[in-house]
Amino acid sequence: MTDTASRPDTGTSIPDRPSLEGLEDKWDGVWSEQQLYAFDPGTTRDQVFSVDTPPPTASGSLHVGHVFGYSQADMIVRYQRMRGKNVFYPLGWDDNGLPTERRVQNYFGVRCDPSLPYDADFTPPQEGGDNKSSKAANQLPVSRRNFIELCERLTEIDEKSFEEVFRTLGLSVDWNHSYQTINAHSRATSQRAFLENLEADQAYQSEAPTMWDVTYRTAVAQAEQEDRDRDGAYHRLGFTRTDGSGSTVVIATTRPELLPACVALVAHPDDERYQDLFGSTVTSPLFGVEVPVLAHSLAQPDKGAGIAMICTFGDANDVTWWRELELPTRSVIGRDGRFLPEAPWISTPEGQALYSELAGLTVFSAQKRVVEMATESGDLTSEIEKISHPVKFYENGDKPLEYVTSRQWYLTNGGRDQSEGGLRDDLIARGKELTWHPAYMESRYRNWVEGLAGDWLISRQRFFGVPFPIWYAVGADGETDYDTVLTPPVESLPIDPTIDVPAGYEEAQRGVPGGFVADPDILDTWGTSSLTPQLAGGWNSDPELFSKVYPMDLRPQGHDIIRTWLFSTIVRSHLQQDSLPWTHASINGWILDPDRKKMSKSKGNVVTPIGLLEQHGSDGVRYWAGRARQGVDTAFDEGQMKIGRRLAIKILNASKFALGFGDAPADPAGRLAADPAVVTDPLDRALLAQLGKVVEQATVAFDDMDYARALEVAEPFFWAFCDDYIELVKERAHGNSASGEAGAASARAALAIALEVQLRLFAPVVVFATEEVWSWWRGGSVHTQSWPVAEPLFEAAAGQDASLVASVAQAAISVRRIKSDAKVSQKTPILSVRIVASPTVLAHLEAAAADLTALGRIESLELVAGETDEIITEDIELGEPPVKAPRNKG
RNA sequence: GGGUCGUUAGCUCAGUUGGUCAGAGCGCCUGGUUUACACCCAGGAGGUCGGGGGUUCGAGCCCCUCACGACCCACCA
Repeated sequence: MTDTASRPDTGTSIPDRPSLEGLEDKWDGVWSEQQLYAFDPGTTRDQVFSVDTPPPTASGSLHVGHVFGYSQADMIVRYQRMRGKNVFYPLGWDDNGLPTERRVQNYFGVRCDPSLPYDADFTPPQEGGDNKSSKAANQLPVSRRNFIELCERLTEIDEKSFEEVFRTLGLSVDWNHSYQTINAHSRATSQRAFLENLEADQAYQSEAPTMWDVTYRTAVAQAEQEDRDRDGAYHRLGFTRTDGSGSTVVIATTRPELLPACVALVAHPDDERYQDLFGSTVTSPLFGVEVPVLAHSLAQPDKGAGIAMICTFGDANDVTWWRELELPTRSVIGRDGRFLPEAPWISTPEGQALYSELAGLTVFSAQKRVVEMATESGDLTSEIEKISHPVKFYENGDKPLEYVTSRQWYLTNGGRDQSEGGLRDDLIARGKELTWHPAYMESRYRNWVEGLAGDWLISRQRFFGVPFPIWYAVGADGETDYDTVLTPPVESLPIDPTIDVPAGYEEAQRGVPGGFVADPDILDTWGTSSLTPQLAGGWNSDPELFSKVYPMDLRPQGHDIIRTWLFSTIVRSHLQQDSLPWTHASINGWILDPDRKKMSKSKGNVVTPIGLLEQHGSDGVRYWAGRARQGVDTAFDEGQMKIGRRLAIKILNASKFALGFGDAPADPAGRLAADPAVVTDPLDRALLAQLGKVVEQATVAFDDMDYARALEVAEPFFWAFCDDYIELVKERAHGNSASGEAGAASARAALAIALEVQLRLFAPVVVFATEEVWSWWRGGSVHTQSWPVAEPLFEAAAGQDASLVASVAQAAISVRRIKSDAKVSQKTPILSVRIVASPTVLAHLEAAAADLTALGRIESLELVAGETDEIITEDIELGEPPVKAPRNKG
C-alpha cells in the first residue's frame, strides 16, 4: 500500500469516451487472477476482519433482495480492507435440505426411496427438466445414496451460476474459502457438533407429540412454522352426562373429526356454569366413549362454548392439558395424515362401526363424514358457525400441521430451561452482548427467545441432509433399545449410519436381535447452517485458521431470519464455544415492491438480478443498495439505480477531465497524490479543507458500519466538485489566468489530490468505475489502498477556511442565474456586474475573483460589501451571445 | 392482545446530543450543443415535517395520546 506515492511508468491510457460497459468482466478477471481478496493466513487475530456471510440456498433463485443485502455487507467489508484489515470473507452455499430435494426431483425426474439398493451405474431418466407438473408417480424411485449424488451434482451446477452473479456484482469474496453445507467437511463438522452436544447433555431424544407435516412426512420445528388464516367453523356437539339425568353438555369445536380422539372435557375452575360437572364423566356422541370433565386454568370461559373437548391432539392446548392432567393418548391421525385403522378404546359396536368408516380417510374427508354422522344422529345441536381462524402450517407446506406422537431429537435452546440464570437468560444476555446494526433489532431477537415454547426439534424425517451419526442397539427381543445410543469416533466422521457400521458390530447384525439399527433421520437444515462460523472458519479441520477468524467480526443478514439463522447460530456457539459467534450483526431490510409488500417468489413479483446488473451496471445497482440504511425496508426503485449509474459515469468523465490538465508534481511525503506545497490558491486550499471534513465524516460513519451515511456525505461533495470547483478552476488550470503557472500548478495539484481521495471514498460502493479510473493513473488496485485520512488534507489547506468554497459556489449560481433569467447561453459574456455580499463572503469572492470572472466570462466585476446574507447581483450589462456553431455533431 | 419500526415536497428518502432543519435526488417547468460528460449543463417552482395535546425562551427532533402502514410474537374450544 505504499504505491500511492509513486507514479506508474506505464498505465492504461485514458480512453476517449470512458464507458461502464464491460468493466465488471474486466475487473473481476483481474481481481481473480491477482487473488486480490484472498485471505492472508499469516497475520494475527487482531489484524483480521472476518465475516460470516449468509450462504444462499443453492437450489433457490437469486433475487434482488440478495443483491441488496450482499452489496451492503460488501461495502462494510471493503472499508475494513482499506483500513488495513486482513479480511476473511468466505461465501458458502446452503445446499442441504428440502429445496434441493424438490429441485432434484423435478430436474432429474426421480424420487428417493431409502429401501432401494445403491446403483453405481445409475443414469437419471432426464436432465434439465424443470416441469413442476412432474408427478411423483412419474418419478423414478432411486436409493438414498443415488439421490444424494444427484443432489450434489445439481448443486454444483447451481452454485456455479450463482457465483457468476456475485462476481458480476463485485463482491470482494475470497472464493478460495467457499463452503457447502452438504459436503463431507460440513457433514463431519455438523456431526461432530451434534455428538458433542449429546455428550454434554445438550441434545436429547424424547417421544412426544410434535408438529408434523403430512405431505413431507416430517416433524417441523417452531421456527419453521407460520400461521395462515383459514376458514373454519364451530360445530356444537352434545356430550351426555353419565349421572342418569340424560342431560347434555355442549362443546364447540372446529375439529369435529377429532371427536373419536377425545380424552376429556375441560373448563375453567372458576367457571360457575360447570362447577357441578367437575369430577363427573360424560360420554361422547357417536362413539360413546366415557371421558371425565376436568378443570384447568388454561380453559377460557369466553371462548367457544366455554368448555372444550381435549383431543390427542388438536392444538398446543391439547398437548398441555394432556400432559398436565395426565390423560391417555388416543391418536387417530397417522403420519400420512389419514385416519388410523384402529381405535381400540371405542367400546361400543355402534361406535366401532362408525369409526371404521373414518379409517383411511384424510382429515378433510373425515371431518365431512363426522359432521354428516352427527347431523343424522342429532348430536350436532345447532347451526354450524363459520369463522376464520389462524392455523399452523409448515412454511413450505400447503396442508395444516397435525400433531403426531413420535420419537425425536431435541437440542437445548432455552425454550425449556426458563429458570432464573438458566439457558434462556444466558441467550438473552448474548443478544445484549452483540452489537446490532441497527440497535433496535436486538429487541426482535429477545422477543423471539422469550417466546420460545420448547427446545429445538432438530430431527427431520427426510433424505438429503446430514444424517444423525448414531445407531441404536437392538435387544435380544428384536426391539430397538433407544436408550443405548451407539456413536462413532470423531475421526471417522462424516458417517452415514445406514451404510456405516458401529464399532464392534458387523453389517450382518443390522436390524437383527442383538444387533443394531441406524437412526434414519437427518438433522434440521438449520442444524448445519447454524454452524457457518465453524464451517467456514475450519473448527473441525484447521484449528489455526479457526483461532484467527473466530469469533467472527460481522454477521450480515436479513431481519426475517433473526429468529432462525441468527438465533440458532448464537445457540450453537454458546453451547460449543461458550462465546458469541460474532461481535457485530448488520441487519438489512427487505425489498418492497411498489405496493409496499415484500418481494417474494410466491407473490410472483421478483425481478432477476442479472438483468438489473446488465441494465444499470453493477455500480448502479450497488449504489441503490448503498443508499438504503441498515434494517430499513426499501422500495425497489430502478430510479435509484439510474442515479447510481450516472454517478459511476460521472466519476469516469470527471476523472478523465481532471487528469487532462497535465501532471502535478509528486508529494515528497507520499501521503497525497500531488505535492501539497504547490497548492497555494485560496480556493484550492479551501476545497481540500472541505474534503478533509468529508473524509472525517465518512470515516466516522463507516466505523459505525453506516455505509449509507458515508455515501451520503461523499456524494454531494463530488457533484459540487464537478459542477462548481472544476468549472471555476478550468481556465486557471489550463494556464489562462493572471496567476500564470503558479496558479495552474496549484489547481492541477488540488485536482489530483481531491480526485484521488474521492476515488478511495467511493471505492467501497462504486467498485468498478473507481478501479477503472485508478488504473489509468495509479498503480495497483484502489481496493487495496488505504482509506483516506483527513490530516494531510488539512495540512495542505494551510488554515484556509473551507467555507470559501461555498461562498464562491453561491456567487457562481448568482452569475449563472443572470444568464438563465435572460434565457441566453452561459457562454454569453457579462460586460459588467456588481456583486454585493457580506464582508466575510466578499473576502472569499475577492480571493477567488479571477476564477469567478473566468467562469462567468465577466469583463468588469465590481465587488461591494453590504449588510446582506445573500449574494446580490446588480447593474448587469450583458454582451452579445456567441454565434451559434452549426450543428454537425454525430 | 404484546413487541418493534415507520408516517417530512408528486415519488424515493436525509435531517446524528432540541436553537440557519425545512433539505437532497428523481419527476415537473424554463433555458442552454458550455470540445469531461446529452448516460449532459444551468436556473426555477413545490412541504402548516400524519392529527391532537404537553414540556421549553424555542420542537420533524423530547413526553403523552390518537390515526394509518409494515413486520415479529401470541391467539387457533
